[in-house]
This record gives sequence, structure tokens and C-alpha cells, in this order.
Amino acid sequence: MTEEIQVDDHGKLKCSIDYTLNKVGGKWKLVILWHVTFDGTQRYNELRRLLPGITHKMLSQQLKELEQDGLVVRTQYNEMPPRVEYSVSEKGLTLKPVLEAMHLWGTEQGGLAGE
Amino acid sequence: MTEEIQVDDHGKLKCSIDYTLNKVGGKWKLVILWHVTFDGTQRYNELRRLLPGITHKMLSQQLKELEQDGLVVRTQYNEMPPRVEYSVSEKGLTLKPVLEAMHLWGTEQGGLAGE
DNA sequence: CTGTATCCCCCTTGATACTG
DNA sequence: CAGTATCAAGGGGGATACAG
Repeated sequence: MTEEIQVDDHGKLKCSIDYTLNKVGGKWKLVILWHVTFDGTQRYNELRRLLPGITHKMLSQQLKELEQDGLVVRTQYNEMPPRVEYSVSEKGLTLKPVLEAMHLWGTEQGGLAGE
Repeated sequence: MTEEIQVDDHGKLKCSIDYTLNKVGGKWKLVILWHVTFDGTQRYNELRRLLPGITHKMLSQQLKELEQDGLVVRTQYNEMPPRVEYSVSEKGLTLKPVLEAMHLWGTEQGGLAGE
């Protein structure tokens, strides 16, 4: 299969894997999606807690991109102090198979436990 | 699920997604694995053709890491001119569900075709 | 053909301070 | 609490040359 490789005008590869990586590639996005998908709606600071090592800037940046791509939903409550919640969108839920496959692989390959 | 977040001594997240990203994250590895998995064994230069935009350095570097992680197998023929073939390993095949999930998602979200 | 080594630029990321 | 702005630093990645 896949004998025909799709290439655009600039010579860039256009395979579906590539497309997916462009949307959710990088160090953080899939982990963020994992949490909002399986742990449910999270506040901004809760996400910080869940993602040790992430910086302020990275988190807000990645969240903004995920929101712009329609993968997460941002809900702001105009209270004092402010409260903002992030949840997975319908579209974001379509990534569940990807998340589950990666979770399963990481688990089976010994990613967790006393290593 | 997953209320217990695994963290190591250095405060780094230790979830299975994270583990997987460490092994096959980045711009190229999953695409390389896609090709050797579904298009079969490939020579070095064939891979270059299949991955428009990749540089010499990146390809050999990524291949080396994939080989060291046991995900691809490198076979060298001592001929003249040299010939080296890369194929997916048994362990590499365990990533098939991940590749398929990402391929499906990329396809459904309109990653291919006239966009 | 299949790499490795070197140099170097730039882009991502981090740290910090500031805002609503 | 939930961000944004700014600046600086580091390293990932590119171009090129060289090697087996």
C-alpha cells in the first residue's frame, strides 16, 4: 500500500502521519489531551500540577494552539479570582484511539513502574 | 482512571504517553516507521526519497536511534557499492496500532487530498 | 552508496516580570 | 488565578565537506 506519496508544491511530505504530527506533535499536546480526555475537565493550575516540568509559557501556548485547532474547549468564568477550565472537545475525542494506542504501548514497553 | 500520576526523583512526569513520546516522538521517527512497516524494507536512499525535506544528518541520526531502541533492523551488505537495508523489527511492529490510529486520524481530518 | 564530522544559525524554550 | 510580554540562552537541526 501507499505507493503514491503525496507531496505539495514545496516538496513537503503530505502523508497522514505527517498531518497528525503537525497537529498534536511535540512534547506536550498529547499529554495534555490525555489528561483532559481521561481525567476530565481541568483548571489551568491543575494542568500545571499534572505536567511536571512544563513552564507557564509552554502550557498557555500549547493550550491556545489546541483550542485554535478545536481540540480542547476553554471555558472562562468571570469570577474573582478568575477560573478557567479546559475540557476535551468532540473533535478532540476523535484522538482517543491514538492516545489509547500510545498509552498501551508505553505501558507494555515498561514505561511505568520501577525502571 | 489514572488518578495516580507517576513522578520520578527529578519531578519528571512518568506517564505512558510520555514514555512513548520519548521513544518515537519528534518529526521523523513515526514517519520512518510507517514506511518500513507498510512499504516494507527500504534502502537508505529510498528512505530519503520517501521523506522529502529530511536532511542527511537527520535521517542517519534517527535511523541510528531507532536501531538502538530495537525498533528497526539494519542489514548491511558488503558489496560494491555498499548496500544497507532497513526493516521493521518485531518490537517495531508493536507500534502498528499507534501508526494506524494516527494514519486514520490524519486521513479523516483531511490531511490528504487537495487542501 | 551510506554514512560521519564540523560549523553555525535560528528557533524553541526558559526565566522573569508584569497585567487583568 | 490565569495568563501575556520580553529578553536571553541552548540546542536542535541545516549545509557542507569528508570518509569507508
